[in-house]
Amino acid sequence: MGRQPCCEKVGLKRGPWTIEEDHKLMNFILNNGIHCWRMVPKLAGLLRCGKSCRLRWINYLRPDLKRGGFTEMEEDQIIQLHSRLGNRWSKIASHFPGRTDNEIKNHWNTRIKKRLKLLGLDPVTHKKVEPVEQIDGNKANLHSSISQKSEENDVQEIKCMDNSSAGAEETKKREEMKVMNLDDHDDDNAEILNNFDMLCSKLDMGMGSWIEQEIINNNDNNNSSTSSHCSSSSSVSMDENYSSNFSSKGESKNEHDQDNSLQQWIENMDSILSWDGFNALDQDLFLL
DNA sequence: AATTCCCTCAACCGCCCAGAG
DNA sequence: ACTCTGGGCGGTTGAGGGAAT
Repeated sequence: MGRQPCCEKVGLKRGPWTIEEDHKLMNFILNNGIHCWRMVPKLAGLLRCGKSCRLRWINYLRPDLKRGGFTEMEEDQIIQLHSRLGNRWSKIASHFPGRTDNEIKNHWNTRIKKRLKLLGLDPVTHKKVEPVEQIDGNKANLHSSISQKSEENDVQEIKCMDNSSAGAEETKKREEMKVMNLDDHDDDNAEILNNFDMLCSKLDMGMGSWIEQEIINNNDNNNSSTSSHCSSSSSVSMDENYSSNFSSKGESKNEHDQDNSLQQWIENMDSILSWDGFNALDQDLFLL
């Protein structure tokens, strides 16, 4: 007997999310937090499966998401982590705050895999692929040119990331990455703020108007105590961190205050959401 | 300009695991 | 010990868009 579906799928909407649906989900989560995904669509007035809502939030709507393409350094780090962790995308993603496992998985499948293959490396084992039987001249030439290129250029760089060759050089490189990550911290936050602003614009909310709406909603909800069913420690709410700053300031709030408060909220989000297993133990393992 | 091909990535599916009863 | 349930994860799919023909 198979497992029962996670929810009643009859009558539920599937496929791409509309702006209106995004709006509803975002409003609901920011107002009430996340307690039970199964209940989210019902309470938010969405004809979606709870899983679908979770995925949409985690992969697209979360304000602390870092958008944009992967840098070469990030790619290298992904390769390095993949060589140690395999296809454990959530573990890999935990080393990239603001990136989702889905995003990394997609990037791996569409870009990095090809890059490794071009370099003559097996994406699974991260080891150099043995020359295949030569079928014709063209293929042989192609293969030799790829091999030559890989030996001359990037193979050394990737090889040193391989588990077996972990040594002083790798440690040094990791230390460098660590330092660079720290240096980039402010830029990352600025980027997240910028991305969130873009998301709000896309949802036709606008940071200012959205914030004002949140204040109105929160004022409305404070009395009815919507968080009563979402009182777990893992719930995410703007009540304390965000809107409180504005509600006391009334109409005199300015953009700077908004940025500061939003940034504070984003920082809190990191700890509240715990970044899907981004724990100290794992971090220590990575830095070893 | 029309068509085909290819790539990207959002979204879904099904399985696994942990916790509650 | 067992079942049920929700959350999480990894694999896969397919729509949409850009590039090539």
